[in-house]
Amino acid sequence: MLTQTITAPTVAPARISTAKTFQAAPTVDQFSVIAACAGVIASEFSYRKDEEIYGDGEPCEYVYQVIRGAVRTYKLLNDGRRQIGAFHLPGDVFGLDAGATHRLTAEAITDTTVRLVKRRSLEAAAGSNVKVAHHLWTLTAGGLRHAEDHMLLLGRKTAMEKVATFLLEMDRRLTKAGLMALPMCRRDIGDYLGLTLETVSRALSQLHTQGILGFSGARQIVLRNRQRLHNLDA
Amino acid sequence: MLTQTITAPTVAPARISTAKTFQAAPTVDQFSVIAACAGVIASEFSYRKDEEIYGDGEPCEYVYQVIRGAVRTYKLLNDGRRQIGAFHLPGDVFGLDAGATHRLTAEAITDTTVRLVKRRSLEAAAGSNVKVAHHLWTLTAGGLRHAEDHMLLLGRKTAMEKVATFLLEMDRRLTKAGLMALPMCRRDIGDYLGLTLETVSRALSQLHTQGILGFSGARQIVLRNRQRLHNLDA
DNA sequence: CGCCGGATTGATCAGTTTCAAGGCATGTGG
DNA sequence: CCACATGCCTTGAAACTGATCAATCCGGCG
Repeated sequence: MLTQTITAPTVAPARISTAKTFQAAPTVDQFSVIAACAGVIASEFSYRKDEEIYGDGEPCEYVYQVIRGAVRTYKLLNDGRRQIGAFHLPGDVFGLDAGATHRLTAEAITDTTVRLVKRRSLEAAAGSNVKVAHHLWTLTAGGLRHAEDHMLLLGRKTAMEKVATFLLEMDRRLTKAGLMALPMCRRDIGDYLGLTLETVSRALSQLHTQGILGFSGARQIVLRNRQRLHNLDA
Repeated sequence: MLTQTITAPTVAPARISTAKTFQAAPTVDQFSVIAACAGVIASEFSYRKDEEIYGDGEPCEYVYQVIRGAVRTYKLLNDGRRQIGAFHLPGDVFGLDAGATHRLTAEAITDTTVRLVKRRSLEAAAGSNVKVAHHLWTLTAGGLRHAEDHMLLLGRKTAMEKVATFLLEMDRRLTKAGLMALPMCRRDIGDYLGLTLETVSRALSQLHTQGILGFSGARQIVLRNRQRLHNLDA
């Protein structure tokens, strides 16, 4: 697995962010703070499309932050059914498990570059620096919050509501210049929402027909009416 | 809400547990450690069946541990559809959110007694005591692990697989003397598994017919063949 | 003993999946 | 530069799982 180009390891910037809001705040700053507090070396690393970053059950060696690209983390059932727990986009931290081993598999969705720090370094820093410990907790709590919202979606929302929620989430997280460039395929979206790829496609087509969104290629979406989309979201 | 009988506040026992395994370990010990480290006053408090303990959006004033009874934590959609995120049984800690406000509602399933400590006291303790901070993180991480498993269940398992998983989880957590005494009704189970109460009932009836479980009253279940149940779980 | 909420069971319905075919981009090699 | 191969996406039709609607049934409790 560790066969990628290692770009020049860089020392994390020394700035300390002045206590930001912890409400679903961008994790970028938190990660920087952690790296700074820990005085830890952060390296960069690249993965090709569909390459595994770590596997379910493997020991937690590193904590990662997406620099460029996108990552999916998922669980599998014996027969191959897959549930994607989260998509990680530039700025997001992933791979931070409190236990000794990962409980999901992480794969690059597209060619992806990550920053990474040794988990043991963070642990050590957290053991002596309360601020670092608090950041680790906050990051994990952010993941829990997302999971709680997603359980509601998976257990109780209809297909159209799921897709509407997904679009609003992606709109919030990666719309640049009015255009949402989805890095993932329809199957990934389906496995994130607990749907088949066909159902996702049908819902998107319906939203297109209704003028709520526009396409420029299957993965380039423009939201034309966020209000109506929000109404479709339960 | 704070109108219950307050039984004699007790100072938490001063023993420090000798580092146990952190792998899904019973949270009982962790909570004791926190209370001890924090030097915090732990009070007891009781709630009647179906009484709200805290509501979605309320500030996080306390952290709770179930002493007796059972608690459900859930989210609602506008139209009343409900997703129960977790059942909290004796020993379990709940209500620990990293943010300032709760993101789920907690209700007593049956008459329930909890131990509680002020969240601010824990925060303060965590700010000066790394061990406490680590325990808070571990507790939150345990909740995240459960949520990740549950997302897989909600998104990708069939009705029968969901019910089998549920039974095995409850068997692990509350079977005493070979008998599983479920505190919750069929609707609660359905709202936990993303099913209707009828579907839950049908699955249980089918397992009964197949001799995999026995009833003594709708909520007293004996598992007669855990292996076959495990096979039904994906 | 009878009431009442919860549980079971049955019949039908609807939403989503499955199976299948075809279209549309992208990129590669002739 | 075009033809074709490939992967991804869309669309259609049929099948199926679980939901909904509707009676009972049962058991605990007043």
